Amino acid sequence: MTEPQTPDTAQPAGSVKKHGRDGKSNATIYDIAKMAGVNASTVSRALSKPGRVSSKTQKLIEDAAAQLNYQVNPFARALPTGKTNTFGLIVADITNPTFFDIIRGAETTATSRDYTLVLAESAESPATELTAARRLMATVDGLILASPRMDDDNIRALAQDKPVVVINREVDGVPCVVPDVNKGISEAVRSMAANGHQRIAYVAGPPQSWMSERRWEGVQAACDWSRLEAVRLESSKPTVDGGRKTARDVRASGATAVMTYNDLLAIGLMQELQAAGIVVPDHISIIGFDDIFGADFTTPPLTTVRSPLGECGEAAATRLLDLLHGSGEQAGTLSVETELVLRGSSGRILPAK
Amino acid sequence: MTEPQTPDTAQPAGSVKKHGRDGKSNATIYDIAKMAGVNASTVSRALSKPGRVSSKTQKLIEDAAAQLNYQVNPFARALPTGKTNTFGLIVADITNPTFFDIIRGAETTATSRDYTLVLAESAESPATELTAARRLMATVDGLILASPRMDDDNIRALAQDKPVVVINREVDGVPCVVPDVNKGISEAVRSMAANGHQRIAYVAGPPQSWMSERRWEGVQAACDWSRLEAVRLESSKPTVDGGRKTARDVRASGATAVMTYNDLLAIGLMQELQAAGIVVPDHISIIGFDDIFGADFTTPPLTTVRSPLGECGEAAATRLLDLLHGSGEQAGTLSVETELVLRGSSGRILPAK
DNA sequence: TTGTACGCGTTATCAA
DNA sequence: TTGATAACGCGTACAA
Repeated sequence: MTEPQTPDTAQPAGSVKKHGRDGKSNATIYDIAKMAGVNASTVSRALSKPGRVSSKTQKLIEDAAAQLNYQVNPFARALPTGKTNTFGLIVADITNPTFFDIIRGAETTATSRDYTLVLAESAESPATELTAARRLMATVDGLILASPRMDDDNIRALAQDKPVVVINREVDGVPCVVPDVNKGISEAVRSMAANGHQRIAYVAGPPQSWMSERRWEGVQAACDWSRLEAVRLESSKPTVDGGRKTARDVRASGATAVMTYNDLLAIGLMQELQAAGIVVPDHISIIGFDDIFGADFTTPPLTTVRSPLGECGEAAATRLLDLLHGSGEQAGTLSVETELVLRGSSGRILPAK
Repeated sequence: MTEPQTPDTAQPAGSVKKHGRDGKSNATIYDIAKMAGVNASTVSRALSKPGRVSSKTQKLIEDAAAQLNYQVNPFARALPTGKTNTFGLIVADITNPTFFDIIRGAETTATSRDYTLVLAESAESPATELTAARRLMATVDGLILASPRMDDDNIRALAQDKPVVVINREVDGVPCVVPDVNKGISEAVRSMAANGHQRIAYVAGPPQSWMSERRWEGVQAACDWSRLEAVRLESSKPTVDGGRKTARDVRASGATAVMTYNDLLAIGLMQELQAAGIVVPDHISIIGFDDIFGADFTTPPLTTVRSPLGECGEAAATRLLDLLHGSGEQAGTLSVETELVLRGSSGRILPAK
């Protein structure tokens, strides 16, 4: 009696699905209600907040749901509640490996907490970024901005609408997850000082990059402390190719050690220098930032200041989810540690130039 | 008159948002209707299918919408239509750079056609993959499966529900986008034959990998044609680390040239061999597959058979979107070309071992 | 061309 | 504990 007619053979012409969505319209709570002999609202209760229904009917309903292979329609649910169980992640450049781990971290925690991750890219453009953010805002419960390029004000405006967490940048009044550069940088600079370097160049990243400035400040501070000289150079783009193009300036700077805004720049720089016959690290030491995928593919493998990007992604997602569930209302910055990863591209300079 | 009272100062207690969503409930078509002095359905028409409304009221409505900063509620729209303007992409491993370009390609075409991309990962597990796919199915209009690990039957089952496009694998009855290995492989093998190699090893990928088998078949065929000997070796995991572990087998195989299932294996293998004092390519040639990000970071840079992954992502997304818009109903396989990228890790073997 | 009325699948309110 | 019923915001026959 609990079982309806199995619709495998002759099916009366009248029982054809009314609206016939795209073929097999899925079962709704009404179907379950009918089968279980209860009201649809009871089904809703049983399925969404267990405990508010007698254990007898609860089981009845669950069985029916299982038999009908029922699954909620997220859109129908989102309409009255406004909750979508989805959050967005916007990165500056999908092909930049810096973001790979961030994406993975976010995706992992998302699915582990039964959320869906939607991804968008800003192509390093503040305008595109803002557009993407606005678009996503309509679909998600919250947003993670990784290395955002847009204004603080725009970010705050978004954050006023729905929970927003920022990675790799500090924005007043918005929860952030930021690697603290100091530990890693001071380790790096001390290592260079110990190896006899006197003059260190920093190759900066994009002008809009908040993090690039923090790193430059860190390098300056650490050099001051170790009584080394720090000089700043600019780059065109924070890519391998951009790194190659800085080689000339680097050589002209007279520095014997170089720290670059990111690993990509370091790799490009190293390739270009080596192509010119310069030996790394005998003639010049190179240190990158981030420890991205592939940083150890080079010869010599790249010394770098590692940022725990995966952790950042996880932490940001966790914070966002907590915010969504009303746990933590704080808007402060969460710092994660950086550390020097000593590999072959840095070391003592050889007397013979 | 067209403007409503600006609600900045005294707001009557009665006008508080009834349901009080999460603070600022957004404007609806009803608000626009009121402001424009028309019916809500007219607004709906004006906004969704322009042309079916007089140009006068059209403008009226558009102005009101702009003033109210209106944006559609995707969920409310999805309910009656069943369309979400969203599609899913499932990849085997987010941190595997093979998928980076695929992701980017898909994301780019998605946003360019005003779709939203949701991303999920299967962690190389068929079960996880199926779960993720089912989850996503509820939320999206279609699905792209990149290098899926699940059964053909499961894929077909999904495809029966909503449009599905597969990348890097051929599944009967499902539209696929697959790099054609032959051109690239035959170029590679001919190059090795020309360089005097006689015995070529192929390091295979995961057993579930459809593509790994295709590549092995391609290598065999090309070797036959060039009268070279082909031997097959297995790997534990298709990663850099997995590549390192194959070094012993590779040396034992007596092959003077190695092709690996992917670039990651090739890089790991090269590292391990070099660490043992073997010179690449003087003692042994190494050729990878895919030309992933970082393949040219190594010394020597990796020779590899390039698959246009970005194109695959774009093509898959385009096909999916076409399917959704009723353009193409074909379920065939779209082949994209592969080509040999000759770099430093392959070449003539030196007489002196 | 525009308005009326209803349905989409769920949650939420209020009685029973 | 349960059942009716009204939203939620939008699309769409159907009628005007």
